[in-house]
Amino acid sequence: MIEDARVLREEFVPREVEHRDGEVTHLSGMLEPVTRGEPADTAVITGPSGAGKTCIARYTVGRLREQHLDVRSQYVNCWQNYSRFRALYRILEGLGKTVDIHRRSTPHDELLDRLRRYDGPPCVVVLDEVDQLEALDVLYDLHSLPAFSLVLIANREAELFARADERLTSRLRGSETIGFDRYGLDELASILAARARWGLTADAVSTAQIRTIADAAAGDARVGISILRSAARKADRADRETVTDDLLEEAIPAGRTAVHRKNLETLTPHQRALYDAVDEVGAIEPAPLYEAYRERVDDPKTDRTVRNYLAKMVQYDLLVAEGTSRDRVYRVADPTTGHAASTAPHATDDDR
DNA sequence: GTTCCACTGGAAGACTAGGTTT
DNA sequence: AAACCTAGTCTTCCAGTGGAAC
Repeated sequence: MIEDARVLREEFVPREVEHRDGEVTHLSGMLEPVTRGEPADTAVITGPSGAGKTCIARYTVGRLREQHLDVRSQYVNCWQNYSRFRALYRILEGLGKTVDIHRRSTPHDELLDRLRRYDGPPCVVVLDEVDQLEALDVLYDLHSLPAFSLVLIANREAELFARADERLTSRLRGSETIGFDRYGLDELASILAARARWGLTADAVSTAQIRTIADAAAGDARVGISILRSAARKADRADRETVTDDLLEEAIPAGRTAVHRKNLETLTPHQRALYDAVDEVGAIEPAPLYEAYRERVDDPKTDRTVRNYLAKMVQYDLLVAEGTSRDRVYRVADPTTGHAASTAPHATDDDR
């Protein structure tokens, strides 16, 4: 019953987008100088997860490139490319200029020098999850290169600017923020219906089921699509022509936890041991947590390293840290709500 | 109110892995 | 083959913070 799995993938960008005309127009307008070969002001896109930030940015930039052959673009996910080196590397990669750059023996500045010497058509760089960058000064450097126009995507603007120093703030002064809100129920339902229409056989999912998914996703398109994908896969494996309501019930929690589980898979064995130690008891103080961690691994890292791991997992919404000092407690984050869970619900192993 | 101290997180430097140069 | 780079990871050291105990 799945006809085109690509449509149900997270990173899929549709040919036409819905319900975001204002945002598309706004971003297009901001990028308009690029079509004349001039640098555009930095655009900042903010909003909750699953509000269509990434999709709209890629769609708008893609459309710009269709209309103007003399524009290039590169998408950088700062979650995966969180260091200065990797972020710059990804941009060069998009320009096809990395052939002789090797990860280990090329100094930082060589990458920036190459970007500086770039004299091709103007390039729009989309930096997604920009708040995951460990050092924001790379934004300052990129901003000083007229050939590159920036689109920054972040969950919350305030947190991003709180980390920016004086130099960067003054550079970003000319930037404009495009705020995205959660999708409404009807909006999300029509987005999901379109995905079902493109990706699944006719009548595989009923209108009522689409609304059920949209309702469960609470305005988060990523979650909605994840649930739809999970339901379709379950039906596919069960050799059914349509999604039954029973399968859909199962797919809702599976779809919701998909993102959470994906993050878990990126953890190193040591980090995973830490997470498991918290998960086992639900909530734990730092000292006993470190002890529990030491018992779980062969060659434990120092407590300072463990604190770095914990901070990283908190940033990834895998753990929640409560209290600032002696009252600090670590909890597992509840994948279904994003908040701390008193008892940890374990992800059902599905959606694969 | 004062002191204590578990905990946090910044800074600096050592170590490791992988690459280049001589 | 040895000497030398570099980025990324981890450790060492430590100042600062703010609940908890007195």
